[in-house]
Amino acid sequence: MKRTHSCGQLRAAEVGGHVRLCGWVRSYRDHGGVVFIDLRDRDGVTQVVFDPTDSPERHELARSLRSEWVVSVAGKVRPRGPDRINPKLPTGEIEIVADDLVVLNKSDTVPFDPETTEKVAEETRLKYRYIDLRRPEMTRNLRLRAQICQIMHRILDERGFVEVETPNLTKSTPEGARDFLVPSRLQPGCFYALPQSPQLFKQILMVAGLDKYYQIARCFRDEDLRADRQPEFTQLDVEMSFVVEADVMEVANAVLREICAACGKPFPQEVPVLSYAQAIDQYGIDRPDMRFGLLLQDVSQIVKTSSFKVFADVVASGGVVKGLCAPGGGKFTRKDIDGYTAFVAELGAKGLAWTKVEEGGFALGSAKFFTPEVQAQLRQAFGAKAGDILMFVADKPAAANKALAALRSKLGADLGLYKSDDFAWCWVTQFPLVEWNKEENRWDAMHHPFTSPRPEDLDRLESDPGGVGARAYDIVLNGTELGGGSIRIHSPQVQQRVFGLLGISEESARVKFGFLLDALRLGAPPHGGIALGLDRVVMLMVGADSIREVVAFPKTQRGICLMTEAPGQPDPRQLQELYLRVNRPQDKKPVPGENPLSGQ
RNA sequence: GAGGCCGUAGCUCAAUUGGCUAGAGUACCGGACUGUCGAUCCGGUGGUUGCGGGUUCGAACCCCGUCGGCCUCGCCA
Repeated sequence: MKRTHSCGQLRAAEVGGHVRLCGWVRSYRDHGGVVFIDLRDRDGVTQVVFDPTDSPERHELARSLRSEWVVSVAGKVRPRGPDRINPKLPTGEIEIVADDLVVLNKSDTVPFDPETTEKVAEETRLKYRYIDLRRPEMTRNLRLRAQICQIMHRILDERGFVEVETPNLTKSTPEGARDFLVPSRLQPGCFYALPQSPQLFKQILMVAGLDKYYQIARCFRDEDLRADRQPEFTQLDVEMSFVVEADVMEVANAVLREICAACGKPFPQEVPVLSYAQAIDQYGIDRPDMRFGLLLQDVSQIVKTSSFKVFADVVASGGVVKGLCAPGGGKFTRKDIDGYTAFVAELGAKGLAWTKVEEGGFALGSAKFFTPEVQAQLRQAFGAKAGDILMFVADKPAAANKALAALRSKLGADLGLYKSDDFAWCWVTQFPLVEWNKEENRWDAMHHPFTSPRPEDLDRLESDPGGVGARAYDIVLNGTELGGGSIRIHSPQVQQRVFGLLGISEESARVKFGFLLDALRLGAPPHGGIALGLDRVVMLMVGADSIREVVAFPKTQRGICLMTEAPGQPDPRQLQELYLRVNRPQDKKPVPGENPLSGQ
């Protein structure tokens, strides 16, 4: 019963051999006499032929085969003959003439055909994920993911990195995202937190002298889901001692370069580096999509005296007027433009001013507000040509950037400014250390509280926190943040000052991060690192538009696994053991995974 | 927490302005057929139109609520 080959392996060279294959029935073609079976496994498809003259019993059994039954077949490899070759199959030059057939398992009618070219509802795919994963595309995604992990292991191992596992049952750190909590039975009333990342452990490993650490680590964050965000996700986590920014970035480049080489994707000799300020200025966002230009321009100075009251007022009150020039946008209809206006309105923009560029001057939209002089300046600022359209948002800088960044992204897609297989990488550096949190009325770490300020800014840490730069860096591909890291603080004094800046009292820091502060006092080397989002890397390598396509068992937007119906209600006895009582709001009824034991 | 799109046979979809017994392809079941490869041909089974309520002589279609999936904002150090 043991297989001799996979269903994707056999070629003309094996003709004459006797083989045994195991797999799933992809399709059956019963001609009354001869019966054909396409047998599929993860490697491919092989045609099997049953001839009624060989064995009537076996032929009858073959006629009963149906889609997705699991069978084992033995037989001789035979050439198909020139007019019978199937060029669509790698194994299309041969077929197996069966001399044995064993049905290992039958199958009910499958909820959907794994071979279908029709797009099956994701809900159905997730409920029957094992059927979905039989699809060659999904098999390829998972195998490419495994291959990418192998490259990560190999490159880092070659460079002397030590793989270390860190705990998943760890301590809650109230900074950052919401934690997943795990109740402790042995310590009633206490909870572990699942790690949002191994951040503190890897820093401790540097203090331990590990020098170069890595781990392909699972991370957990209890926040709302997106196409590129799952509550649990995987990071390639790296940390190094005695390094500066360029050393860490070089390691990340090396890993990504190898991954791209294996995936047939481009990776530049030199990855462009933008400062945070430059990214915000030109792209309106800290993860710029570099596949196309369409740069934003701040035209506040040009239009501040214009008769367009909105522009003048916004600039006068400290806002900005920023815009972009969409090449060929002159062809947009009123309806198109209304669509873009509604698009930016949903993002909070109060309006979208526009005008079309023609040979003689601006036309339509807000054209009448622009004097010939202003028109000339705008034309020059954008490098605008006849047939283009200018679009503007006037608002506070953050709001204008948010709307225009999204608009730029949409226009890039709508105008076909890039090809589907374009890859454009960049590093973004020189992030601010902190940003002002209006709601909480305090400074928040932009990266995390362990990121080192730039040494030249240290003396302004207390006097001008917003002006302090961080030794942080992000790597961005096609507008998706693939990873980020920083040089960390290794001085206990600096760490204490940063905690102070973030409003974390000495006492509170001791409770939450005492072990880190102790470690920093006991011979902590300078160190830094990075984390790469594995799911996102694989997503972009396979050209998927959601990480669910590269995660074997993902959760829905409501955090439910449709296959297992997790999360479920615990058995009351489990709660008792954990000294927990559920206090569920009356109007919130549990839906998934109703535990049949509960309520007993 | 908010906005948007969607939900009809196992699957993918259709159903004119609110109007006939809710159809088609595929899958499945039965039959025919000895070279197909998305086999073909003939016949058949299959429906709580997500769920609940309302309007109407009449609802897949309109209204309200609710559940679920997706996209986005907030959130994600």
